[in-house]
Amino acid sequence: MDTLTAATRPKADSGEFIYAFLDAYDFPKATLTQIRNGGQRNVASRKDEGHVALKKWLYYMPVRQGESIHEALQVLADEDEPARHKCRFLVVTDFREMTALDTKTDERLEVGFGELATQYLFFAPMAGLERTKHFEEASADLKAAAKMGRLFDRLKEVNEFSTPEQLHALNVFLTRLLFCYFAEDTGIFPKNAFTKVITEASGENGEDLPDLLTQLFRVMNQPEDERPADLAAHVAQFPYVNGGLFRDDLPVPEIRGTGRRMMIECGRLAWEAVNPDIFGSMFQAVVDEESRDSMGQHYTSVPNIMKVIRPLFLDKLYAELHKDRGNRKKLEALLERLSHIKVFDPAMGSGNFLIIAYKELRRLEMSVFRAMQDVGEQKQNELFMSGIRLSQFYGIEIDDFAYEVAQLSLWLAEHQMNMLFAKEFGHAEPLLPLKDAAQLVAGNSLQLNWLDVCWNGEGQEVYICGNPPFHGTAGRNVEQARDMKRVFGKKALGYLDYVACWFQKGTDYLQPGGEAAFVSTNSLCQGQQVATLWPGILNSGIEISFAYQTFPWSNSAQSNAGVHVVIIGLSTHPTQKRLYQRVSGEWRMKIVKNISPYLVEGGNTIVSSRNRSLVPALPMVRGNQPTDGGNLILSESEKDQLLDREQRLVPWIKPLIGAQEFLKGDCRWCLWLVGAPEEVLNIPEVRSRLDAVRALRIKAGHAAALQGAKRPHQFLQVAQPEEGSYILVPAFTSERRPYVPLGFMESDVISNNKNYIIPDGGLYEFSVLSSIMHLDWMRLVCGRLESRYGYSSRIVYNTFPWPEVSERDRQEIEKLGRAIILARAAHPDKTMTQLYDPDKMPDNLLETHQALDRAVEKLYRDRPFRDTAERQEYLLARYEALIEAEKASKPSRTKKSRNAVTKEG
DNA sequence: TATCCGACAAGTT
DNA sequence: AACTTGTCGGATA
Repeated sequence: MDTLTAATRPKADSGEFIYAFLDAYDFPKATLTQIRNGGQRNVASRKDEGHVALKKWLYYMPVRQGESIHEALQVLADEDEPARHKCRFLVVTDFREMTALDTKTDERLEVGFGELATQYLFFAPMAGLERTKHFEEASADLKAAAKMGRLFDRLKEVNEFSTPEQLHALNVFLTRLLFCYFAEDTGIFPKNAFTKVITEASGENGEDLPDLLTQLFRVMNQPEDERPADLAAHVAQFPYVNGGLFRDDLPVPEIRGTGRRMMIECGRLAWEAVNPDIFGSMFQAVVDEESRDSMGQHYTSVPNIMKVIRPLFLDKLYAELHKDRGNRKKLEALLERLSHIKVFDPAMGSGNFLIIAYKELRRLEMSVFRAMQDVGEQKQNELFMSGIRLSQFYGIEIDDFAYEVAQLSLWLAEHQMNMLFAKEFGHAEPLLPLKDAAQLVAGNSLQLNWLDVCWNGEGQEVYICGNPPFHGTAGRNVEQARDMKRVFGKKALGYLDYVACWFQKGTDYLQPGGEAAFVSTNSLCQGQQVATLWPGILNSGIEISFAYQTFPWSNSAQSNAGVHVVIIGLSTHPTQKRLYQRVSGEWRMKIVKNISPYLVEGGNTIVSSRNRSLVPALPMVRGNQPTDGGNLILSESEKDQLLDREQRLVPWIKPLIGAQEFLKGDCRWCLWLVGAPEEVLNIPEVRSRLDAVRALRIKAGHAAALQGAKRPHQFLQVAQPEEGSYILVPAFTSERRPYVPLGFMESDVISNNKNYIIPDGGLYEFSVLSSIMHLDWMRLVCGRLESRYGYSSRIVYNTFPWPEVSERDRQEIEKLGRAIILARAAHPDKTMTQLYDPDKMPDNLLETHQALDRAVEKLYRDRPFRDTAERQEYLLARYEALIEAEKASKPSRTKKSRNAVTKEG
């Protein structure tokens, strides 16, 4: 580390820096010498420009002063070379500042060149020390949250908390405790003063502790000069806190001996190591009964928050800083701008987004101060003071406790940043007395007028961000459903997720200007929901300014919520549209002309579900839905036993095929009693099963089930063809397969509702639907389960723009379809899963599919398609043309034009 | 009546 | 414990 300090001294030779740097991380001397002599250890192609690339570890790129290190890093991150050499760290410096990216954790370092030694740990993995900071912090957070949780439980045992007032008092009490613990460990209070007072000034049975705490809290709400002169020293040592935290004289709960011991234990935790960024979420989860099992499942991790706020405002502010460098006036203007930016999270939870946004803006501001120092012209004794105030941060939260924690965490974040500021600029504003607070509101975000919370209008620079809650149609409660109705007015909501409300309210809010970005479930940009949500947004002049395509949700909670998410930025006037796509595990940003509501590059065409096929085609229906609680369904052995006892059942038991059975070759059977005589229905084993079905359907209670309870011998919904064969399409299939396997079934094989079926479908349909043209159409428009394909008749099949086909071509296509059946048949021992395994698909089958693909593509046009994007673009254009033609032929039914087929540009 | 969906759910490795 | 991959039946139009 000493070498690092030396190498970054102002007068050090910049050419030598990289060697000192590598030396500091214990790279062998031999390696250093080798690089110095231009040896092969340095795999950079631009050695002559001073680049150094070490396989697996580092790509180092010096730039001339005046060039933006941030832009250079962005460019470098997008290049292939570092990835090719698997370089974990990308480092760019102009020898004034350094910026670096840890490609593994997606963390960024920005540091003045001279202060690099203080950030030694960022590169610690290069010295063989995996940077466990985050893990440790998380575990400190968890430990603290768990301990506080136990204290919370104990308090509930000895107190009555039932009214909202009592609960609020408890929430405030816990928040105050948290503040005191942090304060005594981070220099806001005298070291350990709070825990010490509890230990020394209260009895072991804890009976006098509530009185003591009441007294302490009162004092913390009293300016020093207003306090009584005779105040005991152990009380008087606590400073005036203000800021509203101790304003209200709320009752302190009974604590007793056990509670007291727990409080002292909590005080012994290393609170300085607890990171307010996510601690609040952890703790909130502990306290919230309903979510305790899923503790912290839904808090947004710091990397994911960065994915939201960097494209939203941070990147462009850094770009502005770069542009203004060297110009004191402009830098001053930038500072002024920073002090007026508003950040608003209308679903803030315990405030993660606001905390990170606050910290990042403070870091940026420090970079501006550094740039001002570089300009010189510093006025005599000029003191830099942060102009960023917590009151620029706005939030809404429905949960009272989370709201209290958010307020607290922001104060703590301010304290942290003041400390950081002091380290570099030599002075810090004291945290106490707390001056301005963030402008947070406890309430229902969907019922509040956001303009009342955070004014938006001419001359304002407002950024909305957050991760609002997701609830599908089944997952929301009555009040949430009512809120949705209110937010969207009379519009039919279909399958719209609850989270869509934030997009809608954001759209209204942004009319005067500003930008918003939310984390959302990916389903908003798939299937049904696209046509329900997006026309309204796009028609009110809002565009998608940036987007992260689907990725699995994750944070460091012990069990993660099962959902895949997207991040969507909205703006009235996006200057540049950025699409973030994951290519082999890494995020790549592409600047595009337009981002479609499906979050791919392209126009704003929206495909709406249809009841009938767009072009004349055989109808597709869904397989039979049992709603039987399993009572009409038999395993192989159940079937055998039943048939042993009852020969009369032979004609009434049929093979049942779901997606699982089709794909994996499993075998199930069902009682298919359509048209069965009374005598069969009265067989005792049958009767008892039918009684169970009836009971279940009555219990379900909805109209369809009650109807079905009158005929329990039938599946609730019957769609089975009576004769012939049908094409089977599994409803949910893995997205990893190169093709979605379809199959032919005879009409006496009963399909359940996990498949879609085309009665009387032939080889031509089979072939086209198996082809890449249809597969890519499906990929574009289908709904999904996380990322699995969710096939559906109305969205995928009925909207599919089939090709025009001559009789001769049709026969050719059928021949190729038959070849696929034969290619499969050549592997009679393999299931569909095995045949279509992405890694093990047999060559003959793959080749046959590819031949079919080419033939089907040719039905559309002679020139082959380059890739999925080109096929989708082509099909969308054809879809639009067909829709237009349909409208033209049926002018009276133009009601369907709410499809809002808006063309871009 | 006919679906499309799931801050998932149940299985395997 | 991580990874793979589609159940089941309700809510909705």
